[in-house]
Amino acid sequence: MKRTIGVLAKEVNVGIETIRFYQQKGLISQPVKPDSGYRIYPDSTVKQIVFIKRIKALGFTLNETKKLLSINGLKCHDMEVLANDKLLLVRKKIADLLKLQSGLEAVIARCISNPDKQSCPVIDSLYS
Amino acid sequence: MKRTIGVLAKEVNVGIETIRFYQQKGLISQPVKPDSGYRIYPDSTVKQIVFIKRIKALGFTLNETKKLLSINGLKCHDMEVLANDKLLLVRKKIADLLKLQSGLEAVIARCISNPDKQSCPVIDSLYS
DNA sequence: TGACACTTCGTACATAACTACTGAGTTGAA
DNA sequence: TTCAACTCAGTAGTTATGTACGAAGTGTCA
Repeated sequence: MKRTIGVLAKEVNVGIETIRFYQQKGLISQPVKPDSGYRIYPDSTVKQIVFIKRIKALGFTLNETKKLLSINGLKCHDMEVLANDKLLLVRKKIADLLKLQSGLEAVIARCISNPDKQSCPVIDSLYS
Repeated sequence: MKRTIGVLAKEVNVGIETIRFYQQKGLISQPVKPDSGYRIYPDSTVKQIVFIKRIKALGFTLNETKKLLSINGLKCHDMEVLANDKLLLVRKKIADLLKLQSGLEAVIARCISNPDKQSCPVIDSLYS
């Protein structure tokens, strides 16, 4: 079976529109269109998309992924720097979310221990 | 000093545009415009915006905040349910980010221990 | 009263990563 | 050969939270 865009989409488990979107962003190349007919995608496109999915799973954006792909002969040091920057951001996000978690837990605790079920001390205190 | 929109914005430390945006979304009310002149904002608007900021700080979206504001006579139980839902989401996000953190740390570790500084095993392995 | 800062209203732009839609043209299978 | 399913290309819409801009009107201070 020829690997047209729909076949490719199923193979790598993304939508057709996503493939077009990646092409439009310059993340993957588009095969030449035969004089009349549908484009046929090579194995390399499959690899490219799988790569993008994996990089994305590490928390990189498509723009960052694009940069990564554009560095040819990317060195370990480059990758390490990028990963380190991202790691700092991830840690910051985790810290923020932990604070959020505490705040929410406090809200819930206050609501649970509130004897007056008709009002809400949380809302009231937020208003003052 | 009359509390025009610019004065209000400084008082609650948000942009003028943010106030307009909240009005447009129906989160806060807009004072009647005098026949000719500038709108003057009452104390209640200050309270409303401060409330929104605090709710936002707990991780609620503006849409959720709007719903919260629209329930009049909001009961503690309602708030507790909302906070609980949000807490579950926050915990899920934290778990996801912790995974991301591990992945990035692994990448960095592999790069550091790579003797060949010209290639990158991470990139290579993502491609295969 | 002149200058300049401020307000109003509406609309468009920004980000990220898609998703949806339209109106053609093409392919494969019965 | 016909017909459903698929593809192409381009554009517009989605979510969330604002930001930016422009033109015209208003307020205030010297």
